[in-house]
Amino acid sequence: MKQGLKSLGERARRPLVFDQNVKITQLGKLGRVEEAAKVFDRMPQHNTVSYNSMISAYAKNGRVSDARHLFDKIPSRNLVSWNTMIAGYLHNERVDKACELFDKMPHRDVFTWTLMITCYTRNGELEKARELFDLLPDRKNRACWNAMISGYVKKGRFEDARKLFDEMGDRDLVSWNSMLAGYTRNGKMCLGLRFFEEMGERDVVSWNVMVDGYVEVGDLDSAWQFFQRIPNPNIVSQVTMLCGFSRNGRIQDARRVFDQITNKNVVSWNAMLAAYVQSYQIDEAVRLFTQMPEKNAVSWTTMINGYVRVRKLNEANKLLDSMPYNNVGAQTAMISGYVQSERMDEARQIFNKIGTRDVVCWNTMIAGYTHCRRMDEALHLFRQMLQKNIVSWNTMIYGYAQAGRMDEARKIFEEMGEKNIVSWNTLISGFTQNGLYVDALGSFSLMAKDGKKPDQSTFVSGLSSCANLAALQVGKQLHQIVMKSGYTNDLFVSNALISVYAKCGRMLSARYVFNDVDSVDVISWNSLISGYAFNGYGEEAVKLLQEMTVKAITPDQVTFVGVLSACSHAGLIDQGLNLFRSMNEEFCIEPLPEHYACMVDLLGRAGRLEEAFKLVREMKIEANAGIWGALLSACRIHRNLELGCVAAEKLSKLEPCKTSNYVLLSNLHAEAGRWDEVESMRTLMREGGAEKQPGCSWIEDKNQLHVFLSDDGVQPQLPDISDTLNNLTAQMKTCSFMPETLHDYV
DNA sequence: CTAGGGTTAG
Repeated sequence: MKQGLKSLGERARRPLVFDQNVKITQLGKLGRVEEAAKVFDRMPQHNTVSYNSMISAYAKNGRVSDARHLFDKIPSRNLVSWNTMIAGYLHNERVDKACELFDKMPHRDVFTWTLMITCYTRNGELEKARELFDLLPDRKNRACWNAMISGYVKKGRFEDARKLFDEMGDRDLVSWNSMLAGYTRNGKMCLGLRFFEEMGERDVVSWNVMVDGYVEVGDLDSAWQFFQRIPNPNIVSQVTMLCGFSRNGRIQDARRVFDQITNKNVVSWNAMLAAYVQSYQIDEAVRLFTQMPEKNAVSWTTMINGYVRVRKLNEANKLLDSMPYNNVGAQTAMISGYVQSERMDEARQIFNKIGTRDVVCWNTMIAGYTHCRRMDEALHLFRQMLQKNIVSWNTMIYGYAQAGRMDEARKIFEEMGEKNIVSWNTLISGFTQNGLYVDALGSFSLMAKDGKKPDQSTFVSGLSSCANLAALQVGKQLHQIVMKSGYTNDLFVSNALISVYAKCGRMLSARYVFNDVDSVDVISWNSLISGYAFNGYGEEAVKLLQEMTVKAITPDQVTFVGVLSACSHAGLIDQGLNLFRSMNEEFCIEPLPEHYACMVDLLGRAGRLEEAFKLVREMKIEANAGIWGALLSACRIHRNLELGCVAAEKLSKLEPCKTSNYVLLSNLHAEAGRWDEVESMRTLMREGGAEKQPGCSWIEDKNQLHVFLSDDGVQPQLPDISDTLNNLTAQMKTCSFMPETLHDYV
């Protein structure tokens, strides 16, 4: 009798437990985790499925530590419990924890394998994932294949994904959609469209992938057309389209899509909020933020970021203080706001308060210090980081490069493991910006050996190094690679190419590149003009200035430096004076010291020294070394000792260490026969701490760059070179080409 | 009850 009652009760209770387990699962999927927990707590009795359902509900809603806590309490765990917990870690970006559990599991099944393939690919360990995939027995199902294909797609290994897709026997819609995403993620929209049309069956995900692909490549018209053709668009379709409009500044259109969403969720609210934030409409953003029926961590982060963007840091901080929970994203946004305003102490205060910092947070703080040139503090933090990513390393390289500390930049670069294109570009442009052109070109070729293809940034750095070295052969080689890589239409690359040819005196080639650019800008014109100026084609440079004004391109300060120096080199005195006047009167450009230096040079070469001096005296700005230097060398040419002394006096204060100034003045004294002054110049030089900067030259031969420093003695062919030089000097003497007086201080 | 495809921020 007792026995019968018990079994009757059990039979009555079973469906109740079953129903409530289902309820927990449903609530979890709807994001109503609190209610799920209430149901779970009120249940008179739990079975393993109840535990598993609740673990899943926690994990799906970001509460991974609650999930783990429950997992540890299960009286009898089954395989599903383990799998659920691993999936929980995977979806909460804790791949390390997932792997830890995987290693401890007593048994594994096909669910476990599939989860682990995803774990490994997320971690970038594609080979490990593939190894596991290949080891799997015949029980391997479509989900395993799809996980592997999608892993390849997400890490940009399109070819591998396609190979697996072709090998796969019975593909389903998920396989097709994964592969379709492979096309659209790589911007291959034409091939993607063809693939889409080949699909026998499509669902709303297929359509959404297409819309997102068009949004990514900025083709909003196609995105919109596809969006409208979707048979049953869902909220993801709408949010994708909304973001497309928002990223292209079409806020009205974004709002229209948003208003059409009938079942708005927190993601769609966040997307609209981000749209206002990105277009700096902070008032609209605030209004939406207060209207939102539900907010999550993303909402708060977006709103704080909105205040940061419009530089309302106090408002941002107030909002951060009122945030009801910890959120590294929002705290990082705040740090980034302080960093942009160089308020490092306040940034550091926020940083110190954060309990668990993620990589982005550390990187933001380090970037702040590098931005403020506080490299030692940046390095200190960098060394404390336990989990660095490639951005952390690149930030350090960038910081040292900006601070002109290229030795340290190089050290960090060599210390890091896998480098990406940003790492290489940061190093190479660092070398270029710090005048280490040979190192820049050296790294350029090392990059190819590392298997990385140069992009616009690499080419610009490489080419501008060539321009500065006047390395024509290397420049031409880079030009070849530019054409092969398809960057001929890039404005920045083209401008750098123009500048290479211009600096190397190949004005025809420069012109050829210039003519090939679809729409040139003022920099293209400037490079061409200063090329003509530099190579002595004064009239050509002036003609170009007229041409560009006809084409309604407004010349800038750099244009006039080019044109005025062209006039000066070509002796176009009157034209130069007229242009100098028109620069201010017609084009409203205030003359810079560089322009005055050109004018002093122009008048000085023509022997109109008094006029030049008058111009300097009457300038509104302070004269710099370039201006006095131009005057001094003009005085040297025209032997005006008095004025020369005035210029030299100024220069000795502005550039006490520059030898060439002393040499000029000394030569001037020597020519006037004042040898006592020449002797006292030597003393002055030594006292002033002037040191002769070693002469430097270079030549290209057989694609090799040979650099010569005076007195370096390293050149193996030095005896030969000396012989040839002596020979040339002798020839010059017979042609009576020798300067009258030479004073050698070296 | 657990695995594979599409959306929001830093």
